[in-house]
Amino acid sequence: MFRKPEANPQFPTLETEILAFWKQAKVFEQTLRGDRDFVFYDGPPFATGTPHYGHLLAGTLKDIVPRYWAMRGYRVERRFGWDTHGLPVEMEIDKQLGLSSPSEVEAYGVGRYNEACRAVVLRYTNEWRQTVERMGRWVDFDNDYKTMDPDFMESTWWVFKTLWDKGLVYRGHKVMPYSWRLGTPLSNFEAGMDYRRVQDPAVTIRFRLLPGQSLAGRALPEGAAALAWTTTPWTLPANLGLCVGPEVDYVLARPQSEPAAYLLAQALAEKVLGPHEVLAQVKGSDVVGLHYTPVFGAFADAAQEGAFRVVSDGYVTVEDGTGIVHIAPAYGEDDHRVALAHGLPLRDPVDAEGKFTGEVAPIAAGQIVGLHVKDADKLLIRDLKERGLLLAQSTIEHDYPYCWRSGTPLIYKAISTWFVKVTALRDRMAELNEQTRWVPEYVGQKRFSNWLRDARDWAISRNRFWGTPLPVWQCTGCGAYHAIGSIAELRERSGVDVHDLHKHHVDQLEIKCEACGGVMQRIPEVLDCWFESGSMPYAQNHYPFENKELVEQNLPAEFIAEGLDQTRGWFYTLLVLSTALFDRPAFRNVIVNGLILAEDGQKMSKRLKNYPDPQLIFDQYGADALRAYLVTSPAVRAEPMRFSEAGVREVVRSVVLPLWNAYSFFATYAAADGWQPPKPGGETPVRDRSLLDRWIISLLQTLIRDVNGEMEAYRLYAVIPRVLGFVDDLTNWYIRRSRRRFWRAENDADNQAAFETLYQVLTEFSRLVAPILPFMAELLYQRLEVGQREGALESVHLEPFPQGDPSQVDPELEEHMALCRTIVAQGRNLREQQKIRVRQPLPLLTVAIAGGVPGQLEDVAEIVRDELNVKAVVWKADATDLCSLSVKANFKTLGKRLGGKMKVVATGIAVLDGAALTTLQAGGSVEVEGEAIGPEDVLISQQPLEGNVVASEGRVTVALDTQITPELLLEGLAREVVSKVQAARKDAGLEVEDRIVLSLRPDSDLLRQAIARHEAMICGEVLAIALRDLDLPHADLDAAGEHLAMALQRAL
RNA sequence: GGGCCUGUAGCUCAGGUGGUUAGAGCGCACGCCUGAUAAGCGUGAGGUCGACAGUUCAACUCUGUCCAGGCCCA
Repeated sequence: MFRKPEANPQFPTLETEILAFWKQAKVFEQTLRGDRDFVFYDGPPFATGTPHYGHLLAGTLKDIVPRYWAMRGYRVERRFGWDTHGLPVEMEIDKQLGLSSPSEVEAYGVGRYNEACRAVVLRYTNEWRQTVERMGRWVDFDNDYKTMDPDFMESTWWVFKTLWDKGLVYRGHKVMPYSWRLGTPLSNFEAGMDYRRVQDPAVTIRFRLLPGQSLAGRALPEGAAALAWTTTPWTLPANLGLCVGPEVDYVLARPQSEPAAYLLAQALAEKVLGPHEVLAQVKGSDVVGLHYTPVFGAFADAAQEGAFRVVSDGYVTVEDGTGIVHIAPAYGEDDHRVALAHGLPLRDPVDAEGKFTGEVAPIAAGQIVGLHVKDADKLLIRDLKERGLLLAQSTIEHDYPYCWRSGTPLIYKAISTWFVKVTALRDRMAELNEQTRWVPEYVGQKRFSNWLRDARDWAISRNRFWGTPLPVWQCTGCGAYHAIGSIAELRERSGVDVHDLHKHHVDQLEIKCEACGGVMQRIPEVLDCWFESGSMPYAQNHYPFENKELVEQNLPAEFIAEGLDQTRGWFYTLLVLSTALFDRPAFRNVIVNGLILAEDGQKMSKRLKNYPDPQLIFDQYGADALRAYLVTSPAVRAEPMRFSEAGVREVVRSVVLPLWNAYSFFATYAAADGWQPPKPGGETPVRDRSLLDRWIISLLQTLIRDVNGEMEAYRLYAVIPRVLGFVDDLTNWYIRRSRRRFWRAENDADNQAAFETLYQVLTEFSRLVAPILPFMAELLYQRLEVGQREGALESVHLEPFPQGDPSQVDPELEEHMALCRTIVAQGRNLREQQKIRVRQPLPLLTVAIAGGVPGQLEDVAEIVRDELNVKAVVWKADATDLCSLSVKANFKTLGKRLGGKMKVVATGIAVLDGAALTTLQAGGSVEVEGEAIGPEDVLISQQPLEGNVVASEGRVTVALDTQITPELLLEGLAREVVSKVQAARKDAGLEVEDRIVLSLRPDSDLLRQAIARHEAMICGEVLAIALRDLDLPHADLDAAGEHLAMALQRAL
């Protein structure tokens, strides 16, 4: 027996009950049983904050797809991952411990520091687990992976060592924002945290060109100099080159004020030199190769290494300065890149505290040695001035980055860094990427492949503490390096058995140098945490130390899903490592989601509180509603979405509640009737059921077919809205039209067919939505099948995903019903225009469908009659009596043929007369402006004739006969009475099946007649066993303008 | 500054390969229906399709430039 559904369902409460059921019955565990693996990788989130909607969206995608494939019979393991290392954790601990520099951390003790980090990263795991589980995502938290686990770290070492052995790791320099106060490089992220408006010196310097050189075929005049401009004079001692733009126009010019000739960009000559005489005009590329005398003598030896010459690069502009850029390879990112590209050497006379080293002793009489670089600016400028090398001096106000922790200005400085040679893998990565299906496609084909094309070597080392140490030891004697690939190897080489690979456990271990017998010590750096997440496919399984076969079979993953911001992140590092290690792509299918913004279009911000706490959404609307809201948003197509609570509410209103209502409707009548599902094989054959039954079944089977197609292509956005839209067809057409069959059927067979159909649709639909709305699906299953149907399983999520029954698809019927709904809409439209309410029966509706319809539309006539309350429907082959015809050119077919003549012909077609139209309609052709025009070249449309009650939409034209005979008037009044009584029944709180005694005192003859004529109908409709005068207060009612007094009481 | 994406009704978004009346939902206004009822349905108002050029017989659609927003990178 079905249970009568509760009147006020609380979805959040129902959901938590279902969660408890899943947990108790171990349903998730039971779904891990397919005989084929579907490999899913979970990208690890940082655990330093609580989950936000971006995580919930990605989490929903990471749930829907695995649930779908699990129902398709695959075994889909889902292990949760945690990103535990890195800057955010250290920043948190620094704040907690009041530390602000590496030296302070060293003083505090790296061991204590790292243990503090370890303790804090798992602080939010409970919140995460709670939220992720609450949203219904099935993922294994017990068998999770953490990047700080010894096994994970050991595999990461193996990954590093494998790259090392393949010659893909090298040591180089990277210019980074550097805090001299803290003695540490900062990440770009940190450098962006405190920009200040400051004044800096801006100097224009003469770089004397070596005599005897020629420019554009002419000898350079004596004393000619290139002019360069800088706002960081302290970088001039390390100047090793000048850079011009290859396409920029330069001039050799002599200002009026002095005899010297200067080289600079033509566009800036006036600004820099004032009135001047142009001696020569050249392109930047002509200037390349000129040599000059260094402005300071400290590194004169660098000339042998190719320094002090002009090179070119596209980044040079003529926006400010002189169009010639001074290159100090150690102090600028572009400088460093240009220097590398053109073979300029590198000199870095600045120590870790930002002070000049003894290398600059030859400058300014040794005054700047030991001086902070910023303090040296003045001395350097004065020295240049004294030696006649300073052309101009001013100050400039601009934004400059400051150290967010110490409040001191940052400098840019070359830092020793370890790189992975991605440039060597680049082409292969692009090829392997072809094997991945990206959803949406453009992210892979444009965004990601562009990124790959321009990929540079990957800087994998960080000068930090809490991370996986680079497993590299360097000989203190000969300087040789050695990379360690496992704990066992470390034990063997160091004689110490370690169980934790963090810095404080391995830094003090020494190994013997195989080359010279000296002592090797570990280098200080730790790995970029992206290196670890990219290693996740191997490291989560402790490859290759364990699970060798499993991992190798599980490459690449079948599916991953992450946000668009991972282009440079996980998507990339996964591919770099899988290419380098296994020459394979890392994932076959990826769904990329867009960023979720707050409702105001801003980023979600805890500080601004511009978004509701997810927990509140769960508590108020439920997880199903949130899931459906998120996955029907543009965010599943990688576009940004604005999160709005109203949107979630709307999903409840438009999907969750209607689906509940459909279930509730079914269960109410099934309970009242004691209806039970037929035994397997005992169902009424679908062909023997009513039109509506066959229609809704056909619609569902069509949907199922399409859902499988789209899900197999990972196009969730193309199909989830349709799945949810089915609820509308079910409730607003099938159930609304079928209501009566459940409680007052024509016959038992029809009643049975109605129950069977709605039961079949609801149960089959529950499987279809199970991946999307796992709670509602389970609710339907538990209430409709478990204990009700033979062979029901423990959970809907253990059922196979429907495959659809093509034999139950009837495209003709689907088309007829679509036309029927258009006809009805147009009919209502006419009633609305005519101000005739639907309760008033009308005699006739005439319908014409242009172009005809396959099969007989008669099958839907009964529905049309009933919906529009007309006594008869007449079908006509054409609408000529109802409409006038007009014709216009079919631009689509004619345009290609006629081209320029299109316009005149179109005008000619528009004025064709009736005879020509008739010819065309009969399939003939006519001549317009010398062109033969056939039926396919014109579009004939119909306009309702003025003065008729006719409406037209597309191919459908309907005409309503609005003549109300006295008989129809009485019937309309009777129906009015029924409506009023029904409302009163409900107001009185009567049950659906309660019988009543009714008392009616009509105030007019018309009403009296109507009641008399239709007494049986009225009593039947309102379940009145008797119509008699009651000694009760009567309510005054208005029935279509007639006054009526009414009273009722429950019949005993 | 570069790559990619977005810009269509008050709001959120649809609009294969260019084709002449640009759609939906929400909101609003009006109405209808009602044993799905803390619902449902219909109609209406509301648009210089971000701006400007260009290609074309024809541009929301293609091209270019610009403006605004986003992500990644510099």
